[in-house]
Amino acid sequence: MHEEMSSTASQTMLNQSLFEDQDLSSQLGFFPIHSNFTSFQLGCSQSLKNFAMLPPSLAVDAPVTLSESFALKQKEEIPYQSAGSQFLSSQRSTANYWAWDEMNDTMSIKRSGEENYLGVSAMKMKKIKTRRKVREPRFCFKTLSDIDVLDDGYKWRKYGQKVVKNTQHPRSYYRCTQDNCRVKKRVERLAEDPRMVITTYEGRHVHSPSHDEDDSQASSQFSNFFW
DNA sequence: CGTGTTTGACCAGCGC
DNA sequence: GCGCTGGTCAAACACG
Repeated sequence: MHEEMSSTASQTMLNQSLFEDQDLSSQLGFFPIHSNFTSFQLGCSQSLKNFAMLPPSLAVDAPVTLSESFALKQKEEIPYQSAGSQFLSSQRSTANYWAWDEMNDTMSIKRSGEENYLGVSAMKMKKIKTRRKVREPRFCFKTLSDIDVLDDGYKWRKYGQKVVKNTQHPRSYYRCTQDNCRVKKRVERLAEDPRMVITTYEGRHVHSPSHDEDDSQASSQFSNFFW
């Protein structure tokens, strides 16, 4: 079930996606994905959307402990590579995705009809909720790539660059070029491992990805569904 | 000429 | 209040 995954995985590795708790990145397994545009976009859209699908009360606050809780749960109940493979194979089957279960307040992996319960309780998470001021939902993921700005299907305009403390690589700031869309993203290289690109998204797109021409296969419908 | 990037200046939040 | 830091602005510039 995972053979197709491992065989097609290339240099681009999408590591876990979580809000902004980068310190926890080492706790999650790697999610290998294809380096071509479509695959990246799908993997990206799904993982991002999954978190965006959290109840608003959680999504806007993104307490660190929520990420931690989720990471640990994932570790316990689904093996690293297995989780990654299942998740990514959804690119083809279109039946695999993380989902927030409104009825049961749980995070799940739905897969072709069956469902793997991750056991993250919303009630538990609500307790964790902190009093930080409300802001746009954020998530970040780590990618092993030579390219700084990965093509995620949206058009971005760079509006700033900053050298952050204790890093030798500058952080770049991008804004979605679409009118009325206030989504931003930050791109920087990991200080400890410059081969890794940290991409942080903030906010939600109010439109579909802007494909240039090759709007083929399931990419657009997937993106629309999740994003 | 339109669009996107670069980059120094500016601003706001935070800790001391 | 002051200094540090991250984030944003906007004028200048580059490019097709």
